[in-house]
Amino acid sequence: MSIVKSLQEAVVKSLNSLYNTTFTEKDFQINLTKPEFEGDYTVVLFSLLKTTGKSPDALGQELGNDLVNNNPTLFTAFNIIKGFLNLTITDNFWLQLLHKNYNDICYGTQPLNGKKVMVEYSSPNTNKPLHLGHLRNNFLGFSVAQILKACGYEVFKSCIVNDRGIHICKSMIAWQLFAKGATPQSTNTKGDHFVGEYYVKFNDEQKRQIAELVATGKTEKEAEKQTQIMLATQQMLQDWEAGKPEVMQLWKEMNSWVYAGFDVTYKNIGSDFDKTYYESNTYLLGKEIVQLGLNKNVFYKKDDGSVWIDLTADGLDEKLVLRKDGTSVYITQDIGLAQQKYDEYKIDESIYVIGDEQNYHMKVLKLIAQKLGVSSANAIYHLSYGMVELPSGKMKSREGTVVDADDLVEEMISTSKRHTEELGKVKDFTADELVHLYKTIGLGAMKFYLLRVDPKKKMVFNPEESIDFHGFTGPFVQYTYARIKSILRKETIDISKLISTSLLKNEKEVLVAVEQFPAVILEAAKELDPSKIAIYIFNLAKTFNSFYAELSIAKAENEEKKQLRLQIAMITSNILKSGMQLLGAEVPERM
RNA sequence: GACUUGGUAGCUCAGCUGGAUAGAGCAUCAGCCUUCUAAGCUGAGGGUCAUUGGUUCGAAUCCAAUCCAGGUCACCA
Repeated sequence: MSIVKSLQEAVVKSLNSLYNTTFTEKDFQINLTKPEFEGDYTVVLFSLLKTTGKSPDALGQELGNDLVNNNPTLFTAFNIIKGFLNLTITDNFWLQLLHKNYNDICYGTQPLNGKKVMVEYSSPNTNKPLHLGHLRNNFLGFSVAQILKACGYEVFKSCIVNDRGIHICKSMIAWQLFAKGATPQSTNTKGDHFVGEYYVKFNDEQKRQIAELVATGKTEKEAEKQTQIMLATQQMLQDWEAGKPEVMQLWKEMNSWVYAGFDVTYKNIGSDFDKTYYESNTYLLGKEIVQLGLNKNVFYKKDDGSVWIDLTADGLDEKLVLRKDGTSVYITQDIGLAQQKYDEYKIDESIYVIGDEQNYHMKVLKLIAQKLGVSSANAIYHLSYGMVELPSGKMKSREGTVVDADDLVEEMISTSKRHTEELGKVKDFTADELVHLYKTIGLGAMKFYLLRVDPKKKMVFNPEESIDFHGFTGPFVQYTYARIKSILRKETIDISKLISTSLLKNEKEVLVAVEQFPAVILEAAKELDPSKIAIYIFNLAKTFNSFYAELSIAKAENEEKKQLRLQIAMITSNILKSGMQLLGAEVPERM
């Protein structure tokens, strides 16, 4: 049980016995005591004044006395300052916490809870390479999966590959028109980048043709739909759904190029999936479900043959679910997939890590699924995250301002190499060990950077300033870990000794932080917010570093203090490692 | 226009289920390596929490209005 819960229970008990009324833990607030005051945790008394009819001072005295008298193992002293009851926790409480957990690498995690949850993330389109925004998505999805596992869920990571549809046909058409048979091999280009170039070429050509049509007097909107290249693309989509052999063959080949490229990127950044779905397989199920929905009158058909759902009663619009030419749109296959996920995994929760630009889409999806009676409809949860922007605003592929994922990873790794070489602390490492270290630090920095801010909020990335390696960063946490490991390699912990010593300020501060870890994981899981973990492990590392600077571990005043500090160091290193793992990042033993 | 999200230090962000003098990191300035890894530690300066009203003993936090910025409202995904 967390210290805060213990405190709440103790306070409720004291209040009930003192004032003969029934209180709950919601009637008051418990905070960490501000550093400038004496004490560890604080009860805010203001909200209790009315019900008790006491002055802040009187209430504080009575409650403080009762708490200290009745909980001698928990409290040693109290003081009252302007309506705040500051409580000092016994050193023994912190020592017991340490004794029980210092060697437990699972500290903070929960036992299995029997619930199954699917986390869908990454979900790339096979028409262009991954960029910075995808990295945020990938890191978020992976981290959320880790956090949920730590809280006892059985987690399935899934990925829906958007491998078909009009956007894929665009790069295919452009390849036919402009490539002259070129391939990734022939041009020595990574497959996803190669195909991405043709997607850009499509847009250039489309723009050119629109301009031509506009010059003949058409409106921009008309022109968009009537360009030759767009008409050819639409035809290709129909041919694809009809299974036309040469279209299928080109499609398969170009996708295989992209997958080869994605595999490299995923392996590099450490994303993996328990199940990969392909839209080319799921869209048919979606179409079937649309047919079922028509039979149930959830959907209706317009005169031109297109199929719609009317969501105006729910405050939304009419939404197309099948085009007039019978081809499916984005949402069609999503409806099918929602069903399929449930059928295959019987999941209790279904999380979709998708950008906030699709908030409306996801709202519609859930509503449609509910109306259709899809089993897992209520379990659908959109983990909506904000876009990664540049100082100049949104990334735009047409203006060439997109930060490519592979480039950024490469840059982070070379930056970590440069820093490491400058510091010259690992000159005895083998070449392989160095490569691994550079990657650990570079990726650690990048993952931490993208996960340390609230997922819901958009964030700004400045490519001009490389991601930092000092302060509130992954390398800071990694460095703290490596320093601890350096000590633990040299010293041995004697578990036969039971420590009972009074705690110095720096020692207690670390233990207070240590105690919070389990609660922080639960909070992060509840909010699906890895930034809670990042902020916490940074604070823990910072607190430890102050302790480390102030007090010697190896040369402590006496053997008991030395054992105490070794254990504090050990549990800190375990938490830093676990915490980084929850972010999908590693820690190096040396750096 | 409708709906929606946000606006906190020069920059990037915490804090938002109301509580003590609003916090970190970066950047700036001043200190600390003959002692466990200085990717570190200590300190200083830096704020009209967008604006205006309201609720309250108490508001960055809740409510309303306004201003500013982003997103969505496609037979794109």
